[in-house]
This record gives sequence, C-alpha cells and structure tokens, in this order.
Amino acid sequence: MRITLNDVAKRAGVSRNTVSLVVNGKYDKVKEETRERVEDVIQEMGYVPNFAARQLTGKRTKTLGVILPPLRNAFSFYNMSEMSSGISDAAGAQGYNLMFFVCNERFKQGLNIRLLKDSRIDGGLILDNGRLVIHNIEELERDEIPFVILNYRLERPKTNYVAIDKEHGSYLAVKHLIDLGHRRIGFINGSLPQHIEERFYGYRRALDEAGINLDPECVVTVTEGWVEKTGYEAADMLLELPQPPTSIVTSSDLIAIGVYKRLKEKGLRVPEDISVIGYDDIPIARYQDPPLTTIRQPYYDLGVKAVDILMRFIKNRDQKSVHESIKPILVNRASCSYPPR
Amino acid sequence: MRITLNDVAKRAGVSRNTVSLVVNGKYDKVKEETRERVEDVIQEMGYVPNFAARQLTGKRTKTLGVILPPLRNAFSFYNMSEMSSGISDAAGAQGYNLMFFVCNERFKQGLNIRLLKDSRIDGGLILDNGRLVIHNIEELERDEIPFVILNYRLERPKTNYVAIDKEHGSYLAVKHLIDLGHRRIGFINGSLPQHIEERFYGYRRALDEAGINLDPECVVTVTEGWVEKTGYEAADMLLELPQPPTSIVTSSDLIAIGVYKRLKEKGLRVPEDISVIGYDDIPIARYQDPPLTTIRQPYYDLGVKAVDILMRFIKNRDQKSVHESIKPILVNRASCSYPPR
DNA sequence: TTGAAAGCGCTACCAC
DNA sequence: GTGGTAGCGCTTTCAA
Repeated sequence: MRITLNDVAKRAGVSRNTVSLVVNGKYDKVKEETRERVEDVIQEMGYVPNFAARQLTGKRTKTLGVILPPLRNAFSFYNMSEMSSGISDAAGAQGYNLMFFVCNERFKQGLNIRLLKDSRIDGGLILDNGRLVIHNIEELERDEIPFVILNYRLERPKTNYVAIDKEHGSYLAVKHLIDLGHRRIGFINGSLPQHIEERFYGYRRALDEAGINLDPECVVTVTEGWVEKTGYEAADMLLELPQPPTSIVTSSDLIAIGVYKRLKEKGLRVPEDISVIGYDDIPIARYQDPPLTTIRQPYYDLGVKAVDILMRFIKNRDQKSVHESIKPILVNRASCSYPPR
Repeated sequence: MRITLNDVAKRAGVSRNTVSLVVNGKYDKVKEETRERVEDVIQEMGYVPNFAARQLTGKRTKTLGVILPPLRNAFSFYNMSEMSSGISDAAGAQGYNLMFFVCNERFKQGLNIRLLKDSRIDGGLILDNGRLVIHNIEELERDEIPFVILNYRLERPKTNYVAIDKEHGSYLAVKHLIDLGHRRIGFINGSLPQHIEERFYGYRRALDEAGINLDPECVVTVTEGWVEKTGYEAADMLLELPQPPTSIVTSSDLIAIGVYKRLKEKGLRVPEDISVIGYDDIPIARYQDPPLTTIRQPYYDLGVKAVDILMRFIKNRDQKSVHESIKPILVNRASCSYPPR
C-alpha cells in the first residue's frame, strides 16, 4: 500500500490537515518547527500525494491533454515531432505536464476528444493531420473545456485554432518562381481536403497577380499522399504535357524529392533545365542535390503558440475565441533558377 | 458543473449503482431495457466518467507515464521521436494512453520520477539521454511501481532496462573497415559516460580480434556533444597525426557529417582517400554525398520492447527483472571503401 | 436485478 | 496554529 497523508500525519504526530498545509506550501499557517518535522517525515517515508484524490477536490491538474491524430509512427513525422517539441517546451516552462491520448483509427480519435472531459487535464490540444474528426468538439464547447486545435481551421465561434497559412506558403513559392522569370509553373498538390484548397488558392493568387493565365493542365492533384512516389509519378504527367512547365511547385519536400528522381532519370538538370520547389523544410531538404529551395512551416512555433493561447483560456475562460495563422517562409537554396533560354 | 453519475441516474430514474454497472460494461447484472435507457441518457447528456474518482477507488488507469530527459526540443531528436513513436504505437495497441512528464533540468527529471508514484499511471518508462538521474529510482522500487529504463543500463536487481548494444555497434563499424583492409582506424567518440565506454570497447574488441594494436592517438574523445562542429574539429586532430588514419569511425551521423565537411575542405575524397562511417542512421544519412555508411540504432523497436516488458510487469509484478539489449545493424552505403594505394 | 452505505485520499471549512 | 468534519465522484460490498 502506498503511503498516505494519514500515515505521514500519524508518524509526525500531527493532524492530516497540517500535513496537507505543508505539502501545499502554505507555510504561514504552520509553525516553523512543525513544518520541518513534517518535511522530514515526508522525505523519510517517500510520500507523494495521490493525484487522483487531489483532483477530486477540484484542483488544477497542471497537465494538458494532447490528442494525437490516427497515425502510426506519429512522432516520426516532421510536423508532429516539431509540434510536440513546441508544446512540451512551452508547457514545461509553465510547470505543466502532458497527457497524450493515442489512437490508431479515426473512430478512436473521436473518443479521445471526449476524454478531455474526464477531469485529468486543465485544457486540451488537438493535433490534426488533415482529417480531423470534429465529432465531439461541440461537447467540449458545451462543457467549457479550454482547448485549441492545431493545424486545422475549424470555424466555430467557440473554438480556438492555430494553423499555418498554407495559402501564403504556396503564394510565396509561386511568386519566387515568377520573380525568376517563370511563366509556366507546374503544381503538384496533395490530397488533404482543407490543405489542398488553401495551397491551390495561393498558387492562383500569385499567378493572378502576375497576369498569368492558369492552365488547368499544369495542376496535378494527387491522391497518394505526400510521399516520394507521388512526386515521381506526378512529374511524369507534367513532363508529358505538349508544353511542359519550366518549374514545378510541390506541396511537400518528399514530393519534390520524388520529382528530382524522375527528372534525373530523364536527364533533366535542376535548376538549369527545370526549377523545383518543396514545402515543409524537413531536415533532409538541405541535403538534396541540389539543396532544395522550399517553404518552411514553423510547426514548433505553432505548438508554442497553441500552448500560449490555451493557457490564457485556462486562466480565464471568458475570452474571445482565437483563430490564428502563422506564416511560412521561403528558404532559398539551389533548386530554383531562371527558366531555360 | 460537469455531469456526474448521479445526474445520469436521476434522469434515467435508476440508482447510481446501475449506471456504474452500465458504464463499466457489466451488462449481465442489468436488465436489457434498463441498460438501453441508461445508455441513451448518457449519450444525451454527454456524460464522461470522472477519471480521478475512478482512480481513487484503485482502478487501473490505463495510462503509462513517460519521463523525458531534460532536453529542449525533445521530440525533434531522432532517438526521442523514434522511441516515442514505438511507445505510443505499442501502448495504443493495448488501449493505453501516455502521460509525458516534461522537464527542463536534471533536477526536475528527478522530481518527475517520483511523480510516477502519484497514482495516475500504471507503470513508467524512463527515457535516458545519457545523464540519467537515478536519484529516485529506489523509491519506485520500494513502492513497487512497475517501470522500465530506456537507453541506459542501470544494473540493479529490481530495475528493468532496455538499451541498445552500443558496444556491438562500434564493433560492427570497425569490423567492416577491417574487412575492407583498413589497419589504421580513427575513432571519434562522444561524451556521455556510459555510451563512450561501450563504444570504445567495441572499437577495441574489433581491433583485438584482428590483431591490430590500438594506437591511443587514433582515439579522439570529444566533449561538445554529437554535433557537426565536433566532427569537424576532431577530423583535424586525426588528419594532423604523423600517420593519419585511412578511415574514421564516428559516434554519430552528425559527427560524420562534420568530418565530411572538413575532409572536403582539405580536398580529401570519401571514400577514395578516406573512409567514414556514421552512427544512428538518422534520415539525412542517406542523402549525404556520398551516402553515409552507418550503424542503425533501432530506437523505435526499443520503445516497443520497453512497453512489452512494462505490460508484463503491470499484469504481474512478480517477475524476474529484465535487462535487455537490442543490437544495432550496419547500413552499408557508399562512404567506405578499401584503403588508398 | 436494484438500492443504500461505506470508503478511496485529499482539501476546505469550521471551531478551538 | 491545530484538529474535527464534510464531501469531491466513483466502485464495491451487502441487503432488499
């Protein structure tokens, strides 16, 4: 049996009450000498307060709940690990710990969201990978659980989110190419509902601004996900066009790497024959040959910001809900140049 | 106020007891019809059991505690993210969630280890980055909290650990070079107490087996950590030897990359002039020029295995303690070749 | 099958 | 400053 307050009190010859005061640092209400004795006993017996009991009386838990998306190898993904790092650094700085709710299917993720109501946490962070189950979100609102959604814009009056402005990211990429003189720009888009729209809008806006007509042939929307194979295959489609693009904007670095591969096979040089631009700035981007120009998504900052917002709501629930965007930035390396001739 | 068992019972016109039975799936003790009514009410009111209260009665929490090392950006490190992925996949598969105890200093890590006793978790996983505070470990033993240490060998009769056999890793690396014909092999070692010893032993063993005398000059033990700068500087020391080595074994891929850099500056080609071998197999290793031959450390598997062991102890505390090693493997790419001439 | 009552370990409030 | 008492929401006896 674990040591309880009672055990400590008995051994120290004081009441439970007194021990509780000592444990909670309310030293002004306990005689110095008593306090020391109690502390000695605590040390000696290795007493640690029972968290469940403490929670039951309605205290803050000093822990944040994190809902993971249904994903194997979750922490091995660049965006997940960066967000988690940001979250844990920011939470840790305020003395908060993290409860990660794990799931292997979307169904489970919905259940986990409900679990945020189960009293172990002071607030929740919901990490999205593009297919968020918003199923139980309204329950959270109803019960006034403070929570923030990361990486997905859920436009509800009582819901907070922080997301990366992917429209702006695509815009930056295309703008960069246009500035270099490109007029025919291929675009390989991903497959996640919200993300692909935003990315496409950015592509279109940059084109519009430059007075370039959008040629639908230049836009490939893939269904396989943000992996090398996707880029490899999409590159083919673009290259086989009657008038192939002089540059390719992708929606992930992995896709760009796939494009590289196909280009090399076809004897095309990057960036002399064709420019390529990635998205994400995962660590391997700068080690490509040539080093990949790409759009960095500040996922770490996203995590930090989400915690900041959440903390505000934990401290005071009566706040206007927050819908915030973080702007990605262009990382200029060596995969883009002037169009040939 | 959150919905409680009582609220549900009242609304459904039954006793708390009955609702509890339904919530816990003990359907054989409740009339079919009653059960349905109760379930409807639960759904309708959005009732979620209070976890704290449940815990207080001594139930399993179905959550595992994870003690993080004192590290900023923790999840951005290859080994941490891989271990975390392994842990979360394995825990999730058994319906377990994870409580991450965050810390920014060693002192805090010790406190967190004590927190494993606070009743929110069924067992603990302690992740080491080489400087484990074993301070409160004995308290865990005394209170019979099931726990497993990852990535550090703590030889205590009641402590479980899973670690990577780093001795074997170094051995593999050196052996590989010897098999290629190298006789003079530089070794850049890291700075973490336990790890450097193991790595050095592996280096020595391979040399011994081949009947090569160990020249202390060839061994550089760095203090700066496993980063590029370290490799860059250490390479210099090795190169300036009266008789420089024909190959270099490193203790991290990052160090190897630093070595690459210095070698290139000096006009030395890898592997024609000098062979280099990394350690870790982080994702960028294969994108180096030339692709880095390295020792893969299966951290994901380490996480999975740790959870397996922990689960055994949770289910039955009377087990012989487990001290287990996982063997790294050689990933043969293009940075090693025969010695010049 | 259902209901009443005790108790998990703690905090908070009350007198002393 | 200190000690008693109630009660947080649930599970688990034990009776009905």
